[in-house]
Amino acid sequence: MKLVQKELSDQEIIRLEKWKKLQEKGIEVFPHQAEKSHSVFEVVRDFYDLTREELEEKVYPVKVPGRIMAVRKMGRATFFHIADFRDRLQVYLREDIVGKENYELFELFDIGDVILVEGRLFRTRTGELTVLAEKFSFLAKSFHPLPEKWHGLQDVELRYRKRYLDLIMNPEAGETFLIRSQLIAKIRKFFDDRGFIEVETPMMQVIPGGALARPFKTFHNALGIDLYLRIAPELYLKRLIVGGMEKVYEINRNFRNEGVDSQHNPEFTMLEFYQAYINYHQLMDLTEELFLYLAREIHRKEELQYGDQSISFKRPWKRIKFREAILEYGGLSPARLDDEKAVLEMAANLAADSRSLTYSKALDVIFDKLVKDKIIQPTFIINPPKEISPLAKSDRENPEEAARFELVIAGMELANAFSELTDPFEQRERFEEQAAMRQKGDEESHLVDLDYVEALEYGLPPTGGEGIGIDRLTMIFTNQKSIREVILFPLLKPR
RNA sequence: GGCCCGUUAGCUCAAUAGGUAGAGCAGCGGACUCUUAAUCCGCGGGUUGAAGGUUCGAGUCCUUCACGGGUCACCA
Repeated sequence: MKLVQKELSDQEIIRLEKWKKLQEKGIEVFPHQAEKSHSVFEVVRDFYDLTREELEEKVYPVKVPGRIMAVRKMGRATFFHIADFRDRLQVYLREDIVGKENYELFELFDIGDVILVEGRLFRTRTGELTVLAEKFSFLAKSFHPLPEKWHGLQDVELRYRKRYLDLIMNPEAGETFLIRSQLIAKIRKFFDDRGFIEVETPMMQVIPGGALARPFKTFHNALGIDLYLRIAPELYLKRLIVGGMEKVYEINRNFRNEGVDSQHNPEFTMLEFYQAYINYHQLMDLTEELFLYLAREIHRKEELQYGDQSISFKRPWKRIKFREAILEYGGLSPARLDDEKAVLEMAANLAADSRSLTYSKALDVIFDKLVKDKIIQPTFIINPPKEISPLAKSDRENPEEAARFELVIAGMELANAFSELTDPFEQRERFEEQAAMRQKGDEESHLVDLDYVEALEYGLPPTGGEGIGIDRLTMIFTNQKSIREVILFPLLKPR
C-alpha cells in the first residue's frame, strides 16, 4: 500500500495503520455499493420543518452517506457531522445504542472518511436535526487529513488544482457550480420552449472560423492533416440554417490560443443560437427576455448584486451606438472621433501592437480600453464598424457600420450578435479583405472559407445569430470576479 | 511576455532590527453520555518553494529559477 505522495506525514502514516487494522478485523472499507435512503441534502430539505415532538411520535428511519467533518467525542457518546457538497447533518453516536465493540471501532474512523449512517431522526436539546445512529459503516477511507475546519481551504492554487477539496471544504464553491448547472439547464429550457433544436458541430476544424482569434493546432495521424480546435461554431450553425433548420443552438466549448486572465480561459463555454427570418433588433428583444427569465428562475429577482454594483435586468436595456458610446464614455469630441489620424494615434498609444491598425480597429481598441469598463448596467452597443465584423450584414442606413450589437454588463462583453451576412458574393469579398489583412501580419483575421461561401450560394435566408459567454454569464449570476471561480478545472501550468 | 506581491508543520497563519522557527486547528495519549470552532490535562510534528551568494550567523539581505495571485499587454 503506497500513496501517490512520496513523503508521508505522521497523520498519513497513522491513517494507513488504521486501514491495516481494519483489514485485520475483516472490515470492508471500500464496499461495492451503499443502500442509502436519503442524501444529506435530502434529509435537511425534507425533514427540516419537523418538530421535536413530531420526530418523537413517529420514527423516521434514514440511511445517509456522507463525509465525516467534525468530531466531538465526550466519553461514551460522540457527536459528529457528515456532509455532502450542499449540506451537513449531525450524527449522535452512543455506546449504549451501538454497543461497546462498535463504539470502540469508531476510533478507526477519521475526519474525511466517507461513511453510511443508519438510524432515526431526532432533535437535540439545542434543536438541531440529528441522526441517532444505530449502525455505521465505511464507504471509503480517506488517507489524507482534510484542510482546517474553520478557515477551509484558502490556497487559491490548491483550490483549482484539487477542486474536490474545495468542494468538500467550501460550501460556496458547490453553490457556484450548482448555479452554473442551473443556468445551463434553464437556457436549454428557454430555447427548447421556443422551438429551437440543440445541435453539435465540429470541435476539430480544417479551417478555424467564425471569430477573430488565434486557434490551437493539432494533427490527425490517419488522414495526415492539420486540424484546429474550433474558435467558434458559427459557420457550421449557419450551414444548418441553409439546410432548413430554422432555429438552432449549441452550448459547447471553444478554444482560443490567447492569454489567461480573470476574464479569459483558453477553453470556455459558449452558447450560440441562430434563428432564421429575424434581424439583430429582434435578437436584442430575445436577449432581454432570456436574461430576465434566467434572473427570475434562478434568483427570483430582476436585479443581481455584483461586487458593489447592483445590476438590473429590467427592460428595456440601454441601446447605444458604438460611435456614441465612444463619445459618451471615451471622452472624445465628435471632431476628434472623425479625425482618422488622431484616432489611430490614440489607439497606438493604448495597444502594444499597432502594426496592423486601421481606423476601424483603432476605434475598437479605444472602445475596449476606455469605454467597456465604464458600462455596468446591461447595455447593447450597436453598429460597430463593418470592417471588424466580417460575418455581419452592413447596416441599412450606414453601410460602413455593421448590423450588429455587443452586450456589455459589468464591464465585460457578455454577448455578440448580428444580422448574418447572407450574400455569398459580399461574404467572399469580406473574406478576401480579411486574407489581405492576414498577409499584413494580422494573425487574428478570418481565413477564407470557400466551402462556407458555397453553402451561402445555395441560399441562407435572413438570419439573426448570437453568442453568449456562459462562463461570464455565470460570473454575473454567482458574483465571482474571476473566470477560474466558475470553471471547475481551469487551465494551470502542471506542477 | 512586463511589473508588483506571495510561497514557513497536513491546513490557517505568526516570527521585532540578520541572532535557538511559534500558535490555533488537525493528529497521538488521557478524562468526559446533548456536543456543535466542544472542553480540560499531556505529547509528537519543519530540507521555511528550489539552487546559488553575502555573513561568525539567513525564514529574514542579494541573484537566478519554479508555481500561484494581482495588474498591464492580446483576446471573448
